[in-house]
Amino acid sequence: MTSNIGKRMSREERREQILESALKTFIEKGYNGSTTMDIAKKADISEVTLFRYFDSKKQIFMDAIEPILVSSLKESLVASKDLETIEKLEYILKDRIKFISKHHEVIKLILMESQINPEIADFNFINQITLLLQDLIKEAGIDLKNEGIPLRLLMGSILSFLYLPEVNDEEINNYVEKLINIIKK
Amino acid sequence: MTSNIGKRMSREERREQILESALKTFIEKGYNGSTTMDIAKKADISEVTLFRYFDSKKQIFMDAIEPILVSSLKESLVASKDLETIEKLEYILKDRIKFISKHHEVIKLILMESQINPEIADFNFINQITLLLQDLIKEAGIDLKNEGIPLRLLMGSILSFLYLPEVNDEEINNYVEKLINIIKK
DNA sequence: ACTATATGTAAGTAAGTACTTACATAAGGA
DNA sequence: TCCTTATGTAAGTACTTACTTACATATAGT
Repeated sequence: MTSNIGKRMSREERREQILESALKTFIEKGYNGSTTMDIAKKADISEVTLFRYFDSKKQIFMDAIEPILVSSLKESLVASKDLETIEKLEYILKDRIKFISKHHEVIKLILMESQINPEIADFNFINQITLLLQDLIKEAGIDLKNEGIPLRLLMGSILSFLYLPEVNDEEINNYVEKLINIIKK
Repeated sequence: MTSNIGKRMSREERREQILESALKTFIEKGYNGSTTMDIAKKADISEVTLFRYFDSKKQIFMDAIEPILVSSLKESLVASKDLETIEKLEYILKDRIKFISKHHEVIKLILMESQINPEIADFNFINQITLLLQDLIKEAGIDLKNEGIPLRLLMGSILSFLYLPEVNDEEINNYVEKLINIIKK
């Protein structure tokens, strides 16, 4: 071996480190553009070691995106139960947009692969967000007969934070407050 | 030859037909996920014929997306010169969103490949749209110090028509009119 | 009828790629 | 000290894929 110093890790640590490296690689090159060798190099291990931790490239991909995929669709229930409905919408929106803004690279990866990878398409990512937003709109008592304009404004806002993500929490709070004011009417 | 009947085309026709088939393939599978064989099969020709028309897969891709790429960034100058600035914004927005909604698949493909393909990233697609919108906002005299909220509303709206594209022209007109009313203040 | 053009089939090349097998070695805990 | 565990190198397998070469054939226009 050449320089194996400081490379040894516990199985758990290594697994997590591989998934991190894999995610970075997939974000840079997409699923089909990433090779298992790319991922191994980024994790600074050999390709053989990589396959000692995962059965296939597909499995690596799934395990890598899973935490974000799950978290991004999970409503932030914490502390939102006590709020009035319109305030709940505001709270959840702020919380979710902060999350999306923070993880915009991974979420764009998921959106990307949704178009071309049947297994990812099955998650119906956009569809699930749409349903979630429709629920919130209904719950907040905002006119749904308004030809879907509130829904489109909300979805558009979320997407804008994916593609124009350079913002801090203050700016997000500010934007959402003004957006809620617009939608309330 | 087995069944060559009705397959012969003029060079121009065949070229266009290959580009159409290629675009469909790329939309379905992405650039890296599409093989030249896939494209040839969709065009109902042999792979050899395909390479008689194009030098490389990359060239096919570029030639296939080019018309949409160019058109989507071109302001619709027609008849927009005589309009007042706020009406110009409304007119252009309606026109561009109709275009985007109509070609949402190709534009999503471009956005997708922008993330992973350096040559496509060079087009700075999102950046160019941002600049275009900023110009229009400025020209329309809409408060730019408003922390970029109008810009984000416009960009978000455009993106929403990429991901929630099932609309007709009436709905787009209606949405844009209400959006302009919101932004005007 | 002749000729340019469009297309096909067959076959191959060179490179890449997911994943495997076999064997060696060093580190860490018991 | 022993043994489990993490990791490496070397080599290979089976498959895919962009792109080429060579040769044959049918069609359309002149």
